[in-house]
Amino acid sequence: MEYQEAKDKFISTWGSLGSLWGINKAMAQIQALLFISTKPLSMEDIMEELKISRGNTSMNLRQLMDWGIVTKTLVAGERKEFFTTEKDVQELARIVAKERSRREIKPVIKVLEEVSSIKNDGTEKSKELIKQTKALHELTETMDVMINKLVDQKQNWITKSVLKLFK
Amino acid sequence: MEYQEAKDKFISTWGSLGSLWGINKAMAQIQALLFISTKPLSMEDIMEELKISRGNTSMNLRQLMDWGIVTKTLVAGERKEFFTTEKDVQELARIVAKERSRREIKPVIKVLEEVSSIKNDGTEKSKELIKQTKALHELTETMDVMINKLVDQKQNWITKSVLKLFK
DNA sequence: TTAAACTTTCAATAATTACTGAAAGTTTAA
DNA sequence: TTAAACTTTCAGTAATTATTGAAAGTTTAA
Repeated sequence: MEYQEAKDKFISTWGSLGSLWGINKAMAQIQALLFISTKPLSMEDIMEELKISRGNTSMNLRQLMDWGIVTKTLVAGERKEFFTTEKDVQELARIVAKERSRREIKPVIKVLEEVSSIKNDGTEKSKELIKQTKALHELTETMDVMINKLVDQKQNWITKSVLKLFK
Repeated sequence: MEYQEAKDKFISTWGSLGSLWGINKAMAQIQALLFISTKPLSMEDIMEELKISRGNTSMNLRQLMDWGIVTKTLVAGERKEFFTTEKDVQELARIVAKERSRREIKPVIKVLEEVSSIKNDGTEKSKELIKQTKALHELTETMDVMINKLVDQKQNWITKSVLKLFK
């Protein structure tokens, strides 16, 4: 496999994988492109490489910046803006995990809390609803705590966790 | 909050959360409904409760069965089919984790493997592509192994892991 | 200033994904 | 058998989500 083919394959796979880590296709593709680029890219560069419109590029870059994955960089002597992504995979994974916890998991925990604390009117169905949503609440919260603790370890967290878990 | 409101809230929240665990809205809602039901439900029951068509119900039930989350049950004296879901949250989490590993993570690992082993022609961009996709490959594989090992512990795996990680 | 170089916004449109409902298929009881 | 009771399939349609491109907005160099 030659460079260009490998590059395209990586970008398209990473793009279609966006859903797995909770972002859309264009966002994931832009990130992928920056991830394997040897230098900061301008909006033009990105539009050109991915064959997407200016508007699309602008909006998705902004979202990537909101996530904290991409940053603007100044390139000496250039008027326009350039962009780079976090290059360290572990740091990247930390950011994604934190953001998903904040954006998706936390709100669900809140709903589960509310729902599981309705008053128990003694009916079977109420009891079941309370029991099951409580269990879900506990599980979700445990996982969320776990993710956040892991992720706060910064340096080499994944390797460390694996060692701990399987020693 | 009364029973009906809590129930609706749970079902709709769980439904919109489908994306988080990789399934669509109707699928997630059906699962949620079964999860808090005190008895097996028929297709009619599900259609009625969620206000969705017969076809939709049928297709999504099948998918839930493919995932191994929902099973057909026979109800004595009844002709039609009834459905139940796994009621244990930990078991549910195990099934979902395993399936996502199989359906989504494994294929990505394969692509990353391929892409990261293109021949190094010495150019900077090839070196970068190889380096970055290798790092991603390693990370993804480590996480996948971690998930699968955790999940194979069966009984109380989440609690156990938390203990191990933070003692 | 101002006008060129650039970025953002957003209404219109395209692409994708989900859902319906009726016809075709299957199973079971008589 | 057969016909009633049920389930599945799938072409058509609806709903949702992503994308475009041009106009409006902003910044900077002269």
